[in-house]
Amino acid sequence: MTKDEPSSVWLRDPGVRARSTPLTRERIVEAAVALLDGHGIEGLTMRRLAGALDVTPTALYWHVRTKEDVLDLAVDRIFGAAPVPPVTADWREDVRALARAWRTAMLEHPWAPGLIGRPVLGPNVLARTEFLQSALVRGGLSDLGLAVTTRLLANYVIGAALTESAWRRSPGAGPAPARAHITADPAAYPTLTASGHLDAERWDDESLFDRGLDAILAGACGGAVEVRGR
Amino acid sequence: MTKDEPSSVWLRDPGVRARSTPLTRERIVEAAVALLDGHGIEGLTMRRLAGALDVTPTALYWHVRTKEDVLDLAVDRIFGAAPVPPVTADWREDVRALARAWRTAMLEHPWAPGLIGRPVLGPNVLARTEFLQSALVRGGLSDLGLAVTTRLLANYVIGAALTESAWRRSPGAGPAPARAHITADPAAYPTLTASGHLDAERWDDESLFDRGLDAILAGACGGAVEVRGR
DNA sequence: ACCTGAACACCGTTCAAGT
DNA sequence: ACCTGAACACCGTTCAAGT
Repeated sequence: MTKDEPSSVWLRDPGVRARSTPLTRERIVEAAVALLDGHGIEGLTMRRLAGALDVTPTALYWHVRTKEDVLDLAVDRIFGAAPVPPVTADWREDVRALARAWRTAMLEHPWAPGLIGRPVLGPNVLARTEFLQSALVRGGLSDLGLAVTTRLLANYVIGAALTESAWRRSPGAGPAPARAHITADPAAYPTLTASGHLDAERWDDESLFDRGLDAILAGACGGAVEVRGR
Repeated sequence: MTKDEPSSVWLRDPGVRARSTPLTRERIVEAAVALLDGHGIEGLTMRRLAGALDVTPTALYWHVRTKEDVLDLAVDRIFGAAPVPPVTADWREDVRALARAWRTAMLEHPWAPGLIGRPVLGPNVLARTEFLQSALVRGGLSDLGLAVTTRLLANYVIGAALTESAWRRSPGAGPAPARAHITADPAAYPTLTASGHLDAERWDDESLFDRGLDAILAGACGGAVEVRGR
């Protein structure tokens, strides 16, 4: 909400607001993320972006090739914002920490998961994968099992972030009406009705996500006993 | 491909092509999926959609509230196209069959995963979840474990479809350049370099996906032995 | 009930021109 | 090198009017 700009701008020439710092990719991406956070995916317009930077829309095209570029940069930026956790002695905890931080970063910017529709391998994402896989190697995985588990974890986190951010983004379509949609037709959905699927009273997203991580670690690395204990 | 329209239309006035069948939601969604399949997400325009149906753009708004509606309907349609598999005696095989069919349906329409950005609980999606969860119940799951595994499976499938369709959609950005991106900096990505991450020569998407399913079933239901045997 | 025509308020992007 | 101004070819959607 409150924009925190370098104060030097305001000191330099108090009469002239904006037209301030020189336009850079850095500033463009920063402003883009702010717009996306504030108004969602369709809140980002090259014209609005230019307006927020007090610049002509066409000026952006000197620093950026296309609007898609801006979106790619914005996605990579939010992964760079959340730091990779430190390596500890417990590789399982490292995996969990990374996965949780990853999910959290995406949920803090609900527009982000929907943009993974483009191949996302900026340096920040690759660094996370490196951390994740090195933890799995410490856990004894290699070859096919390693490849399988790496993908399994990544896809689980992405899928969870995508679906959770979905009805966090669309107003009025929370889990409550979704649950009602099920109980309205118990004949069609007997199992879902009985199990309390999508019942926010019974399960919350966070703990379901954590237990899912446990199940993955148990299944891929055969440590069912340790997991049950925690 | 072949449209099956009521023949009465053609009998009525053989000289006039198109303007043919009356405009219906059904026909609109059908045409929308065709446009999406042919030209991707940005190939779908209300104006182009109208053109394909030989109708004024504004005519669509009589049958449909907004463009978002069209997208929602298109997504639900492709899930309705792939039938829910039959229930067998082997609940594990049922789970696998559903997950595979689900992923396949999305990969056949690479624009679809990116649209899960909206809460997707059309009847076709709910029917799949009902099938999935009932199989898990037959496998002995209940309560929290059931809720966890249901989400885990759904999110895994969605995440896999999303990432796989991503670089299937963007041309020139296949796994090969991605892999090169890693090996170009082995100092930064030692584990990924050594493990052959993203190396299409060593692993293919399909078998990685299948083995991931095995791991989930093993971890959630504790059947590591059965899984290893197959 | 269903569709057209004209119009509104936007888009992303190009390109010559300015400084 | 960096930015402006004008312009192009589009958008989604509304609304009165036709049949």
